[in-house]
Amino acid sequence: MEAPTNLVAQRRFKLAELKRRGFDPYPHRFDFTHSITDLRASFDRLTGPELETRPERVRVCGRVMSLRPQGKAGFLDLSDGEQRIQVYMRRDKVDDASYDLFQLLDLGDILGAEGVLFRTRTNELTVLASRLQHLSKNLIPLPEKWHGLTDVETRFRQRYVDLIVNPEVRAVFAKRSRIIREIRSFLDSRGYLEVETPVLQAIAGGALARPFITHHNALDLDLYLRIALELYLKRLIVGGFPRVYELSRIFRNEGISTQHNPEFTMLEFYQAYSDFRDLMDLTEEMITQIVEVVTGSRTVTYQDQVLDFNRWQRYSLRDAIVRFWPESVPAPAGDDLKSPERLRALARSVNAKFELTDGPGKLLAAIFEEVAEPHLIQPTFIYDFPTEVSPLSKTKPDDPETVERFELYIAGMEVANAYSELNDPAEQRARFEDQLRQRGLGDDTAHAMDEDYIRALSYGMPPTAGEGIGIDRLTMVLTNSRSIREVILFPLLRPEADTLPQALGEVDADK
RNA sequence: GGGCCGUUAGCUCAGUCGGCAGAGCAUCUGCCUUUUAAGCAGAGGGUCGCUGGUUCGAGUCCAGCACGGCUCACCA
Repeated sequence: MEAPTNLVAQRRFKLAELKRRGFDPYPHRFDFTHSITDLRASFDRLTGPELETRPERVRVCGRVMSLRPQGKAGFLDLSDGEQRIQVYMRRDKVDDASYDLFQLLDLGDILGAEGVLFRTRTNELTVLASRLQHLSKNLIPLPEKWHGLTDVETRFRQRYVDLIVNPEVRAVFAKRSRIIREIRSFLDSRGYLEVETPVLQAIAGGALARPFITHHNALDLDLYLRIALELYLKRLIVGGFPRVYELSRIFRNEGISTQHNPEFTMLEFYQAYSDFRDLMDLTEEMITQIVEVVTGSRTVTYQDQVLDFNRWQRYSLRDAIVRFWPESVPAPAGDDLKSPERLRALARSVNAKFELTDGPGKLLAAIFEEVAEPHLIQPTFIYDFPTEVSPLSKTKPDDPETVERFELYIAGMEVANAYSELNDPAEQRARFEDQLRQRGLGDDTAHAMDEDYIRALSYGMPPTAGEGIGIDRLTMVLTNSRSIREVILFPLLRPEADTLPQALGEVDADK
């Protein structure tokens, strides 16, 4: 049979040839002595003469990333995803089966190699193979070795390929895992209990956002995917756990952008007998520690900025508006940030978007987002938010229009949101009712009434502070990623066109 | 959802004024026992995203559609 020209068909041909010669194309295991990363850690420092004096016999396995045949010998590179090791095969050092296998190898195959370590003339640490074992077949050719895979759509749809050929992508997700591990360790060491609460909820509460709707068949019940972790975690504070956290996925039925994916990962933690000031200090400590552990420094380059986590800033929302007010527009005077008429005029003057039904709180928030948010590059806490946009927060003792709440901004992105939790059930009911009025005015992100939550508060919830941290955005900052899709393994994309089954059929068709 | 941009070989990309579909890597054949973007000689490989239109002739011009990127809107 002639070798076919189509690349996939060529590889299927080689797979059949492997079978024909008695190789198991998909064996069950390989008994390795070192991962490639471990191997390098152990032997990178040994010289050629040292390796000759004390011969080291190893079995390693990984994906063939480079093949350099050279007559009756040849080199190949095996990768474990992180590191590579060179393997040298020569006719007079291996058995016939291993030699045949080498002739049939393709880039991308998974291979096991046994042999002794040595250094080549160019001083490269190398396994001199005595035996090669085929472990799995690559049927779809990998992207090119030099330019790699750059097509963004393919990188996201086939993240597995992205991870095989782009080590820096792998590094991003290793960092993400490290961030999450540090968060858990930080909270665990402070007496927090990690808990899991429902994803499927009859009332999607705890945030101002539109939910996804789903359906339970047996109960014939429409349910929502959660938009926040908040309300169930506070029920647990009522239940007597003084410190709880959940680090998990939430879902918001909103647009997709470089900073938004419909499902994203949120950390929420709640601490009884504390207020939002305690969490400001805690957040500064936690994030500084994560930054240092994950990046090795307290200064981080993000795009063309240097973020300095030695110098955290704190402004009230009103101060931030005044401080970052554009020079070209007349600045607000003393009481301007209080009257709805003046606020509307100011919002118009800076092109902030608002509805005519918006009260002073919403107007203030809209002005803040337009005027100040883009300037909040360095780690900055903004505190004292309008009650109108904070239906679950406790008001300040001397000002019912303002709540004890802060948001953390880094690189112009909102990364965290925290407040002293409102625990007065009567006031909570009134706030929900106000939200229902806003919903009636057309705001479909306004909060729904949650009677069970009010009932829980009625049993008595200790004074509590709670916070949410957007893990994806924090990861963006620490991996210098411009798009949230770069830090989510499988970001949401429209389904692939119907060309996929054909491509697969080509691969699957057995012979 | 709006605006702008993109889609050509497995991958990365050229393709002039509308006139035979190109390169590098990868693949295949031959040679090559310390190479490493190995080398030398030769060869094969295309639904130019899809559907229409204009034209003697369309990868190229026009329209619609699909998918993606950036951006605006929405949000965290």
